[in-house]
Amino acid sequence: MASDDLYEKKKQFVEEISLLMEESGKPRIAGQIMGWLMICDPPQQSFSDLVEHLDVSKASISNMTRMLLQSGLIEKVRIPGERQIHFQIQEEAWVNVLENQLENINALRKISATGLDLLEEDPDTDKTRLRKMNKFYQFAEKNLPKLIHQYKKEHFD
Amino acid sequence: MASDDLYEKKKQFVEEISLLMEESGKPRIAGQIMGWLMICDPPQQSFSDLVEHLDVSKASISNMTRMLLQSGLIEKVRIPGERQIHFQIQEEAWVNVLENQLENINALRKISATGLDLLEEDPDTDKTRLRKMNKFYQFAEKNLPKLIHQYKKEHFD
DNA sequence: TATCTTGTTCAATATGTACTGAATATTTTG
DNA sequence: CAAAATATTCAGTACATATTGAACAAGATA
Repeated sequence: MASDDLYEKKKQFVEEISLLMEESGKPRIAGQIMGWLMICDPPQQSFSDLVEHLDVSKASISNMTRMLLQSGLIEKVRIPGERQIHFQIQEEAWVNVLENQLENINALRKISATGLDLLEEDPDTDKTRLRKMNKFYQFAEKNLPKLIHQYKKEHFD
Repeated sequence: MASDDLYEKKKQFVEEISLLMEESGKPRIAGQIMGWLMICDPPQQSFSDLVEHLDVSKASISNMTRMLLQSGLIEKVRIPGERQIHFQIQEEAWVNVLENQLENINALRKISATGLDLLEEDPDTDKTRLRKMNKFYQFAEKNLPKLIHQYKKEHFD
């Protein structure tokens, strides 16, 4: 019947989001949680909702929700009257995904500077590779936050 | 002695780059190759240079160089007189790292649109999560390429 | 063609980590 | 406080994939 079809499509949606997040290094189940929390009704789901719906262990939900909380992709919500913890997508979840990468970018700028320092000691070795790397990550470190800021400004609510 | 010290620091440089690349999902050895190719002298290294210097198997070098070639981080170089293949960092390597992520961003914009389509079928379910996601990735898809383009323009050579 | 060098592919192992069930801790209810 | 419900931690398993040695292929040399 039609609703089964829709259900299948939702499952598939969850699976695809999960796959995409796996590509950037997140565990499968973290991606499934994100996927489900994007389309579930209501938007906030209890611990056991997640266990049952995704059909995974409590341990996984416990660990993966912690990870997602930590990286700012979901948030805890207390629902009046309910006693279970509930989770929902953080308002700025997907912005935060990008924002989180800034740390990596910062680290890469730093290491490129370190590399340049290192090569001071042997002057004959080509340094253009490192200079380019350093230039690029300086640029990124300066402009990506600007871009994010711009987005937030345009879409404040 | 002092040169041993420098050598140690170079090793450490390679290791750190490798670690940072691992965080974005690349295999350890791919990161090591990148690290070494950033500071080696000369900038182009033969297949067996890599095998010996990084002390890993031929198979690994073969597979990982293929991967790095594919993602545009290194390039093959023929050196006159030499018969081994040589590799060096691609000019725009680190720009390409970012550029490669655009595919993922594109996929995430698409899946958010798919999600919105899905939820057409049950009107009571909250759609703001998906709308926000979609908005953000539209923004990213529009502005990140611009940013990259701007960088390239400012640093043409 | 025979031989040596260079690089790829294949099958098997090693390694890391995602995931789980069970035990434990924590919180809520009566 | 006892009992029930909920969540975390722990120790072990399962699983994926990175890595390897050895066999194989391809190319150069002579």
